[in-house]
Amino acid sequence: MLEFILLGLLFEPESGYALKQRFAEGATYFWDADQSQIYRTLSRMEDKGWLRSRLEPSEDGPDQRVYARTPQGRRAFEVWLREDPIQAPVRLPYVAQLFLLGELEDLERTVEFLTSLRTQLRQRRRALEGVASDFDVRSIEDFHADLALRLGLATARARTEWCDDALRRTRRAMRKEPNS
Amino acid sequence: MLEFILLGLLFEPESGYALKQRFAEGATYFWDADQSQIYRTLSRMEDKGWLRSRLEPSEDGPDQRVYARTPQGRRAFEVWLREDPIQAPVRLPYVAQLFLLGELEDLERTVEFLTSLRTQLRQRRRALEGVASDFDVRSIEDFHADLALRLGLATARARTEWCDDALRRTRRAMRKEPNS
DNA sequence: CACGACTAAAGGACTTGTCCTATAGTTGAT
DNA sequence: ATCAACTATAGGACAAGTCCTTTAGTCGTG
Repeated sequence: MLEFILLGLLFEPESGYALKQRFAEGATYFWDADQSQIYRTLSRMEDKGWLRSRLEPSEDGPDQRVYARTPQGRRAFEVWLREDPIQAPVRLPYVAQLFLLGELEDLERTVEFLTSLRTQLRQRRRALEGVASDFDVRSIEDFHADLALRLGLATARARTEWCDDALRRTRRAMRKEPNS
Repeated sequence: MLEFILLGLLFEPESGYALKQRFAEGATYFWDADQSQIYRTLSRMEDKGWLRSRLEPSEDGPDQRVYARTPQGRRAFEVWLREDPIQAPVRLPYVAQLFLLGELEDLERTVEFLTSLRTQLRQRRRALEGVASDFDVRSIEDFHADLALRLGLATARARTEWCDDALRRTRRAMRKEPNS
């Protein structure tokens, strides 16, 4: 997966370091990758013939290894782009925690948990709203980035609202069964 | 992560096989695990002293290795439950595809992609709505399961709505720039 | 010129997750 | 009796991801 995302981000040649920044900036709402994983993946992709690299002097630091897509790389990327929408297995540890929190029989703790989650979800939502606010759709690439961002936002909003509702429900349940 | 989820699901003793079923049934909306990974994880947890197992004759098949939590297992589980809400790195391959689809400069393909995605999202939504419809909150465990399910539903609904909107936007963009 | 912050790459060691295959008992239908 | 489908466990091989450390150049500040 990461290979194809890197291929996509390499619409213009860049170094591993710069690619890592790009994840940190914009792409975190659909994927993220460790620095060392990025370097390793890039070098593997070069072995495969999807990329070629050259060392270049940097403007503000040591030499960079700048990667560029080869025609094979571009082809592999397009094949991937034309696949059906790919679903990753759902992995929501905090939902697992919440689900299993029933075993503590302690609604106080559930309230505490949801309150903390509320802060996290709001932070994420605000971060996305920040990106969205200074976003101006000018190209077809921007158009797609905007769609992706809107999904992130819609998800973040739905979840913050869910969290508020969950807190209300838990408090209501506590009033009914103050013993638990 | 999986270790703690398994600890949680083992509120009563069960076999690896049965645990795998439970993922397939209800827990898929926050986690899933491969059969062989479950077996390996269970046996590792037994080595750690979090579980103990015994071979038991099964009602409908060969002997089962039934795992039960030890007191240490229960303690480790509670410590995990009391951690702050744990966020996993976001991993949405289809959003990555959509984001990068701009590079094809082909809105027809984007429409095709979103149409296919729409079907997937609706399927997932219907599946969750199915679980939700025959769900009756009787215990504190049910209450938490219900909260978790509601998050799944809220997310699924937000995403199907987003998808419909994204399709409208793309069609609108096509009318404006029918050349791309 | 010393030092901290940043730029830049990369490897070791390990954990987690996936795919596939092997093994074998049980049950029900033909 | 045989065969398919299901129950049940488990290992090999590998891919993906994480955490930590090393190395080294550059830039600005005191």
